[in-house]
Amino acid sequence: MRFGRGRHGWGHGRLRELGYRLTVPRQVILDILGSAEGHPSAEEIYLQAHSVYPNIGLTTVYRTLDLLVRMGLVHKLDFGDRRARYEIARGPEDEEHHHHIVCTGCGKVIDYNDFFEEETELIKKTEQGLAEKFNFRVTNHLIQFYGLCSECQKKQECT
Amino acid sequence: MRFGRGRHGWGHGRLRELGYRLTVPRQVILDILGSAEGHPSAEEIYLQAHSVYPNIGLTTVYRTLDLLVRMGLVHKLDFGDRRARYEIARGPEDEEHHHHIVCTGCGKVIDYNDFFEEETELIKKTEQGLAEKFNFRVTNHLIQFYGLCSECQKKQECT
DNA sequence: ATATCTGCAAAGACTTTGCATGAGA
DNA sequence: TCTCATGCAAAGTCTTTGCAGATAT
Repeated sequence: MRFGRGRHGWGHGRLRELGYRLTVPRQVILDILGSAEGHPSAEEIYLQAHSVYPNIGLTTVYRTLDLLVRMGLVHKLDFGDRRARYEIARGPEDEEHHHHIVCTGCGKVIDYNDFFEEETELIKKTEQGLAEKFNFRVTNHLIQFYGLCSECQKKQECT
Repeated sequence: MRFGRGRHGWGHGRLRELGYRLTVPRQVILDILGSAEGHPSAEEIYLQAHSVYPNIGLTTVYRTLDLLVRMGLVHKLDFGDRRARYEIARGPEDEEHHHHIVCTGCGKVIDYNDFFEEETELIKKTEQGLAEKFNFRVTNHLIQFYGLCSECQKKQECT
């Protein structure tokens, strides 16, 4: 089945390179992730995909996401709301690389990409140090801050 | 019911301070966490607790852990094996404060507490910066590295 | 042509909820 | 005493698995 011009979107080539088939469901999911704003859950991705390609099943969404995560094209996120969330992977060198602040009051997540020098410094030293000390090869890292957003701070004051 | 001398262990006072009752299940769970070596899951805690106090239910373990996490006495961890893990909370000032490296090959978790200066630097700047930029009050942070342990590196080479 | 991939239904794993009983202060 | 906590059973939620049919190359 042919499907729009999705054949040329983000990440489509990489699948082929690694010997995976470029199917319609995969194209749809890749396109959704490539243009997603926030951090969609599997179900949210499924709903979006379903509106474009109603035949898709939730199972396929899970399987495709799993594949993309294993390929390193997508990051699987955990904000403590007991459902996995996903976003396209951007390495530390990418301009859009960012981290997340999670509000423990309302669950809101804010992306930020400041404090780059300190972060890079920490990561570099840590990767090197862990390699020497434990012979551990670091491939990825997670830096996340938790706290209260301005609205939840106000709410708390009134209690 | 009286139970050993558990009444005086780690964190027992804090419960009272906050108006919660000091019950036997809570004492048992606190003691287990206070002397735990690794990062036990709810079920592992339940099994240990059960061997000391066979009457305890898994529900109570979940409820108590949830309470302790909300009180800030315990950290809830996620290593991607889709079950929550727990450890007593140690702030950045604590000598035993540490982070985790997770092997994506075998799931092994190593604790480390090096690279303190860089980490402190990053955290300080980030907390301050997020407060200014988003009016966000940081209360906690998560720094975690992923990669391959030395054994899994060897396995991969042979593939 | 044929090894992969998909969708459905069902199962699985961890966690939470409802409710009557029991225990702490 | 009287509210809070517990334990059991049942339900809930997200995710994975089995399998026959469909699809990409």
